[in-house]
Amino acid sequence: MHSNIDKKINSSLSVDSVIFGFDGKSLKVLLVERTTSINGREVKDYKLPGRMIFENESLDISAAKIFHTMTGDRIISPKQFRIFSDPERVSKEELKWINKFHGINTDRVVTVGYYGLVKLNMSLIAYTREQGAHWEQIDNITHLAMDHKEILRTALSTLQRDVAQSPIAFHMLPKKFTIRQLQTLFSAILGIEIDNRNFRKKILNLPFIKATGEKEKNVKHKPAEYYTFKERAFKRAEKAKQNLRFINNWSY
Amino acid sequence: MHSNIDKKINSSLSVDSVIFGFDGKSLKVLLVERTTSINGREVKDYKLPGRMIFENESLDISAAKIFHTMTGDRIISPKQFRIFSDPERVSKEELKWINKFHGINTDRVVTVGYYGLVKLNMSLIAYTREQGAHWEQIDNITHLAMDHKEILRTALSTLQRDVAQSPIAFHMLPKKFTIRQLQTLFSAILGIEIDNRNFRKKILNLPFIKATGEKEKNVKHKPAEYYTFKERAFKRAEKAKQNLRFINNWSY
DNA sequence: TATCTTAGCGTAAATAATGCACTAAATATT
DNA sequence: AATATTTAGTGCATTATTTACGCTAAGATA
Repeated sequence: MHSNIDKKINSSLSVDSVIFGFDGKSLKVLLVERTTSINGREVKDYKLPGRMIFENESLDISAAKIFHTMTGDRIISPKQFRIFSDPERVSKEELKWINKFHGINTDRVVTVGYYGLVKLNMSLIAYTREQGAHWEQIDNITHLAMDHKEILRTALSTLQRDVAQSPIAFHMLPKKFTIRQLQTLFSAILGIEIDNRNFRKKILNLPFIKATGEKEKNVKHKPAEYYTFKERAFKRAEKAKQNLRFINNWSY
Repeated sequence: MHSNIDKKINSSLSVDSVIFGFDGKSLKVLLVERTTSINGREVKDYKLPGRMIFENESLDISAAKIFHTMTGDRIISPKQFRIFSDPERVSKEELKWINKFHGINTDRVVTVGYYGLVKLNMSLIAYTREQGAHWEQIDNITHLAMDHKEILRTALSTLQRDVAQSPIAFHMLPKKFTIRQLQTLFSAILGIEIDNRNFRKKILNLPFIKATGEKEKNVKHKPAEYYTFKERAFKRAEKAKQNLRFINNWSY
């Protein structure tokens, strides 16, 4: 139970991060490879990036460090979404792996899930590749190490809720984006089809989405205009409104 | 760092519970008294009910136990809403109190916040009084022990969001309630005024709120009719709907 | 019978959501 | 130069929801 470095590492608490990105088509998540030895044979699978916390750091800081390590300075403040504390959440085998990997000796690890959104551009892809991580399309993930599949599932449904609650989706798009990109992103996150005309109408009516006047270049079709999200204007709009609509959300 | 009972208690993790109730007028929360000795003098203040977790229990179970202890079997499954993990979240003085109170010896406790909703009736009030706890009106709370005020604040804003998202508010009302009670409850939780006519119209249109035919008795005014929330009908309605409204919520 | 108190109803106007089909602007192909 | 291909972008009519607002109804009490 007592590791010899327990003055530093808190051996019962870890942080796992679900880092979402959008490649223009579908929603992706950052995974790292893990090698376990089962019956003497080496087996590879994937896990979410994570780490144990130190005694003198908060979970938010710990999560921020993961984000920093994995994505450089492309940090969007990660958000805590749930703790996974089932004493049986990892098998005995996997616990051995954890203890070995982190140099600890515990028989239980409670983990805290964070998710964050990043702009998945060339530069980030190159960077994450250097960290030994890769971006996997969410629909394609059938299995992850430990209970990470469940952590991912929970992160996604939290994201689906949050994205409808506040304008965080923009963090996954370039500063200047087309309405079509935004629509595709919403479709990908929520897993629903969205009518383009109605979506445009809605978005363009929002006081905090502004046309830049710039257009796409070198595309083999009518170039789309770029828009930006105006933080200030959003904050202003946010204060102004209040209605009974809360009850409508019950029918989600 | 090592307590002699660390095979049982996980000395770095606790659970604190925010238990909300509604007395017909305002939103209340369950508090327990705490006695600390500062400079040799005994000082009393209030805190949220909480406990350390045991090594072999999940946080959900631990929270459920608090609920059970404090409210008997009047349990509505408590919901985890955030971890408070700032290494400085409790002062050195307060840490001493925690160590003494729980019989542990640690220099850091991370706590997990849960909130839950109960029906605040005579029977519950009597029960909680036996547990040495009391119900305090939220607006009246200016200070709580440790960082419990912040935990309470966070719980409340989570509740405000959740109550708009799913029909959990009914857990704070008797099985049979009047529309006016429901309205007052929403007002109290959200801290807003609600137009009675529009509220009624909205509520009565919902397919999962049914009139019972029964009315209030012994009231010195026109008796209101009692309604109930129909879980099944809600589940059915929930599946049926999907729209673009998600973006409107941005203007909250 | 009047008064007090809270329940409960209705309607018009404004705003938002939905469903649906065509035109516009660029590149690529012939 | 004409045509094809591809995605951007627009309009309108219908329906649903929200908002604002003032009066009547039913019981208890004096």
